[in-house]
Amino acid sequence: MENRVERIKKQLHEQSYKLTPQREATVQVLLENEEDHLSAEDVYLLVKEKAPEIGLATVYRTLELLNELEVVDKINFGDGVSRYDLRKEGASHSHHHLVCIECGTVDEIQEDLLAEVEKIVEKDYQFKVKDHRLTFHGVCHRCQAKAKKNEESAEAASLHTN
Amino acid sequence: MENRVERIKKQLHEQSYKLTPQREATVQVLLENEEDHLSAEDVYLLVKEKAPEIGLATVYRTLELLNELEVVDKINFGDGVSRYDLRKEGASHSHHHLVCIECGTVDEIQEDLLAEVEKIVEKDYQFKVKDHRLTFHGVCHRCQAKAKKNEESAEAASLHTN
DNA sequence: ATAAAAACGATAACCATTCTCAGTTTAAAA
DNA sequence: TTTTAAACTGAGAATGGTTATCGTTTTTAT
Repeated sequence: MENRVERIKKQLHEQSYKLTPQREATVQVLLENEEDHLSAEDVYLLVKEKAPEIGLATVYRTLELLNELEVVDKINFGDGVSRYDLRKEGASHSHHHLVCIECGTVDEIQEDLLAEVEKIVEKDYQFKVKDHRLTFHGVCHRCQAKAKKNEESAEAASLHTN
Repeated sequence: MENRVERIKKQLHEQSYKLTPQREATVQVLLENEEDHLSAEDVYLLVKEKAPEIGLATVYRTLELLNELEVVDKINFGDGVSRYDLRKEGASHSHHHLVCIECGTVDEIQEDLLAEVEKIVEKDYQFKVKDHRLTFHGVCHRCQAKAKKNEESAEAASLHTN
């Protein structure tokens, strides 16, 4: 997977964007933190560890550029900040997430769940689908387990007091 | 449908929120502009026509309150503003939208498209689904037609010049 | 009527993001 | 290589949607 960076570099070069240390460090950070849904601020702080002189504006500019190059996806969970995900190589342009309303963690779900739905939309609404986002909000298995545990210990306590 | 307002009023009263003219005017505006995906600013300007003395902060406060009461849904299309949709009565808590990347209009699509997908998610990921959002980004039928028309006239022009 | 609690309008504060600008770096041409 | 123009950068100001503050007004219960 080491040539993933190389491929991104090549892509920049082909479109006559310059290969700066700041951009390289940013890509590096994104690669090292896949699945983490980093905000621009997050990326900024992480890049600063490698390249302390970098400015926040440059991080924003680089993320915007990578988004246009379709290297990262800019996504929004409605919490007031944009998050930037490295796109899986060869992956279609989709976003399927499970957002836990208890602990806030965001998990991914498999692609292709929506192929059928997409067909229906294209046909019934004459809408040419280029991209989609599907986000489920609910309670993840970890929080369900936690809640169950709390319930049980509350029950035990109630037995003692009664 | 006139008692829709009444029901919302009742709901406010039951939860001991006060029934102020500002809140009433805001609900009225939302009812008169369903399907429009109004931003807070939009609502503010429309309410101002009925009640010119209202403040922007009050509109935000009211929309926030209505969102908590599950009367409106606060949604985000990634364009930097939150939009507020009156929830259909009896409708499940879902958001299905078609966002046109050409003209920016947002259309609704029918509910129930995802019942099957939701089941899979609950089973395979042990994730208790409370809500979901599905947004397709693409080109609406209007813009498809417009593009086709432009193409044709360009062709005609090219025939003349050649 | 009166007092406590809620709600209000105006506007300041906040905060994520974008813009500006003067100085620096890059990469292609000389 | 050196040169040069365009691209890129960091710092911080500006922007814009949203939230917080505060003194005043309105509502509801006593």
